[in-house]
Amino acid sequence: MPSYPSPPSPKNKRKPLMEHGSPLLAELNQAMELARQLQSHLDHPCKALALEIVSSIEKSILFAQSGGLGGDIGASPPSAAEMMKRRKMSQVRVSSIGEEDGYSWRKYGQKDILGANHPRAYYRCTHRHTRGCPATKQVQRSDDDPAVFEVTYHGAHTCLERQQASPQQQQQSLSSEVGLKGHEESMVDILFPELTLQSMSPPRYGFDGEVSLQMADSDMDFMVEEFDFEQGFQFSAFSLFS
DNA sequence: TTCATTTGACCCTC
DNA sequence: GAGGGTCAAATGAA
Repeated sequence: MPSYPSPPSPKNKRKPLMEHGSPLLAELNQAMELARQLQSHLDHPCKALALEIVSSIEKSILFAQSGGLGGDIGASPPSAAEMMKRRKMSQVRVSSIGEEDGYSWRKYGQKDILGANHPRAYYRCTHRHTRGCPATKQVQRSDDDPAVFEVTYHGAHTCLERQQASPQQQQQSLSSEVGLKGHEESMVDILFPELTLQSMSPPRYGFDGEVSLQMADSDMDFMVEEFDFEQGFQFSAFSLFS
């Protein structure tokens, strides 16, 4: 049976970035774990703040690791290339795929796909039965780069949870900044309700080609392909955790 | 006890 | 019949 990254849940706790190491790293790991617990108990928008705290602590751990396992405080910060390399190694963060888009999902199936090296996981909105939310998504690890997850969304969320998730005003100003409007704006809002769109390339969505997004609240980059508004928010998003 | 995940079986489409 | 998507019983963790 092939292993597959499960979305976060009380039963799938993420491993600390560093199991062993200096007291500094131990403290950082504990702080990160506490921040994650705090995050799980908070509602939006406080949850987003907790997410930032977790992200900052993770970065601190990576900096500490830059000086070796002992976390040499006197060591100079790693170069951009080194940071990129280390981030690739700390792929444990990928396990957050299940909640990174701000919604709660419930896994209902997994299939081996013909020609793919990794199985495809099927998720539906947790509120499917209670609120009749039709949103589903499929998550599949890329064959080319295991660090890349292909996420395909089907259907828009109709549950109320989304309304608490993102401040409209913030989204509006950013959308005008990058030239988004109408459906395009909605897609970004649905894709990344907890993140703030910082820039995009090319500066506007079209219906062909690729769009790369940079989020101000995250050190992750995203690339979006194949969006089809005519069929109800059907598109693919590649989360680049590197 | 509750709830989420796992996983084999079933259903649908081509 | 093959492949993809979904169902639902079994399982496990909190």
